Amino acid sequence: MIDAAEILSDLTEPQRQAATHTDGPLLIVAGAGSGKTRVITRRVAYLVSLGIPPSSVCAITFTNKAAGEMKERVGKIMGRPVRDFGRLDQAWPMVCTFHSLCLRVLRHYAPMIGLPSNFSIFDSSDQSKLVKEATKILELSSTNFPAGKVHHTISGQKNQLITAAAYAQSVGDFYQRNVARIYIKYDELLKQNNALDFDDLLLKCVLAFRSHPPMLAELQERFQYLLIDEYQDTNHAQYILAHALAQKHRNICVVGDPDQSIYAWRGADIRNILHFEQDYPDAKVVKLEQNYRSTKTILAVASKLIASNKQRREKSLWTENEQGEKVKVILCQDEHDEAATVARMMKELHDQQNIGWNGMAVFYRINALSRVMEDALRRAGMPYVMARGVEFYNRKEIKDVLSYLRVIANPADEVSLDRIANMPTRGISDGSIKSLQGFGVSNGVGLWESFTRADQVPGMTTRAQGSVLKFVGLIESFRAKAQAGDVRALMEDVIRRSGYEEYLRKIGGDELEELANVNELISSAAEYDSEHPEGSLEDYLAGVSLMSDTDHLKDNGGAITMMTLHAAKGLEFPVVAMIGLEEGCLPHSRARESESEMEEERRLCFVGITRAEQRLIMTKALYRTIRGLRERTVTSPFLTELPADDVEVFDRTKLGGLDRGASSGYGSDDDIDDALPNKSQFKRGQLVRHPQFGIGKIAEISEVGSHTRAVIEFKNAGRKTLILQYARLEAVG
DNA sequence: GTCTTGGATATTTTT
DNA sequence: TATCCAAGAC
Repeated sequence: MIDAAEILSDLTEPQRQAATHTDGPLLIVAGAGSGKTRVITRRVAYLVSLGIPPSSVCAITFTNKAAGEMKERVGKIMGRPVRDFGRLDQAWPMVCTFHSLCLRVLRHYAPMIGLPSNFSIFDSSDQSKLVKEATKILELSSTNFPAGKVHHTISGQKNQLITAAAYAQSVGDFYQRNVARIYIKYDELLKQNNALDFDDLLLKCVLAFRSHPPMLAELQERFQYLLIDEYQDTNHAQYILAHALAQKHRNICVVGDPDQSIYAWRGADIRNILHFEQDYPDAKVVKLEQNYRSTKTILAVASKLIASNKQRREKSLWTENEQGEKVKVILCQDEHDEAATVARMMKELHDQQNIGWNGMAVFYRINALSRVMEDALRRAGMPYVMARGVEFYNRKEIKDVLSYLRVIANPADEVSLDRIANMPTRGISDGSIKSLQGFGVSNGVGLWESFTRADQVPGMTTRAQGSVLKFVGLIESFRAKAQAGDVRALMEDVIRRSGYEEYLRKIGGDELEELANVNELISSAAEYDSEHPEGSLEDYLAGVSLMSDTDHLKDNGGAITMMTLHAAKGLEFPVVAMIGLEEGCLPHSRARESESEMEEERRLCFVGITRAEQRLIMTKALYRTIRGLRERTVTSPFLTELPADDVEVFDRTKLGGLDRGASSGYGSDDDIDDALPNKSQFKRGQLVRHPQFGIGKIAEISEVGSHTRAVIEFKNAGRKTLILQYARLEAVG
């Protein structure tokens, strides 16, 4: 039995309140660095210590990584590992992602809701392929309807729980009407492939809740205690899902920080957390405001910045940590100067302050900024790692092998079938595939059945038909083998007998990196087999489809970490440098036109700042070369929002070429203000020029909070609403 | 089946 | 400017 007192022994009072509130809705507003993970893990353990059956506790996270960490920590506190068989019916607390939960539900209730349980899950590249196919079938131009954009729209609709039919009814203009047609076609194709996309997992689950009340009732009974992490990043579908599950017992605990919501662009709705108390008027609210991570100075800088946001709830972070050094704001000459300066400062900290390389990080808004920084570090001989997802599961060889398995498990999966039919080459040409597809269409059968009847398909040589039938025999023998449920054995057999291994050896040269990756996949399958004695190929595939591998990027082995601000969320480093604090970069140029986007950019900046424990460096380059064009930049408004007392500005742009060691040019805030456009020159009727939209006339101008917003009629680009401080407007005449 | 070339395109990224 | 992708050449 776990001892409740021990679980709670090292929690502060607010943390304790959050961990021990058992019944009724609970909102934990967890400020940056306030010990959030500690609180949630203790809470789960505490619930179990009260005698609540572990299986009735469900903690939902956003990433596999977060789920994995939480599982481990909960297991540690409970004194036994949290086992996870990837199924709905298990005796441990369920700690998983939204998608994983939905997948378990859909598979568990598949017979009830009329879903074949061997469905494939399509990842984003499969999804794009289907969107392209749908666009083509409808004879729409792929230029006017680019797959990426269309898919983003469809995904957005699904996350809003808007089905294809509903979307088709609601939309008006030409573009949307056609996207709606593509959406409908795309869904048909998914169905044909017996596949769901990521968004479907959520959508179908909610739809099943609505159409099958007994199923929902069962789940509500099962999950008496719900906990949702990173609640500020939930989208509408997730919101509905969570509340549907919580409706009966109302023991829903949500944890998050509105100030760290940075995923609106993929559907996150910050209002979910801001309005929690309207959803549950009897909710208990616990604010975790003590920060254990950063110095007083860093915290002050972060707080002052985020205070400019309106879409937030008041929260005041405080810390008992030391005051710390002032935040260094460095105005650099250009990106090379910037990179060299950051490198030099980090080297100094390493050599003189004895700070390890892995205690330092460089953050940037867009990946494009990493290049020059990387060069500078390499030239200085400093170790670094780039934390962009290595994307193990997106690698060609991994996808190829998994495609074999998917075809074996799900004969309807034509996207995978098409991928592997001639991989490695076995005499099944594109032409043959076309003939097979044609046969399928005219006989009303799927592609797989066409394959099995290749000898009846016109337009193919006997030889090609033979190749196809041989392939069919191969897959069928794999299917027979799959029955045994030994995934590793099957996978090895597939790689060997399909000729894929030989193919990799042939193309691999000396490195054989691809083969090594495939071997890693085999080991992971072996692991799956041993952990899931009752497992099946279908279960394995279901689990693996939701994997990505940001988790692979830990253990940087003593190197400076470079990453985007988005990737930095949840991490912490003694020393942080944020580069590119310029208008158009942070805030990003695409976010200039609405207040809410600006606020998200500000939150992004806030997230970056609050990653720093001891020292923070923020840089800006006066000139930056973007896409080959060297342009003078404008200082980020965020820099001007920082409290002057807590920052030290070093202006390197006035050093006149002598730069070595000259980190003394102590500038004032004027330097920053000088760089901002003077807004008073703009009034109604004024003619202006915009770098993108050209010439226009200000039709309306208004103060919105701290910003001046102008509605401008552009000659060529039409009517736009711009925020003066951020739009690089030039007065004309 | 692989190499070449032209054209478009250029945030952030998990599941 | 650089990179990615699709379509065409060998």
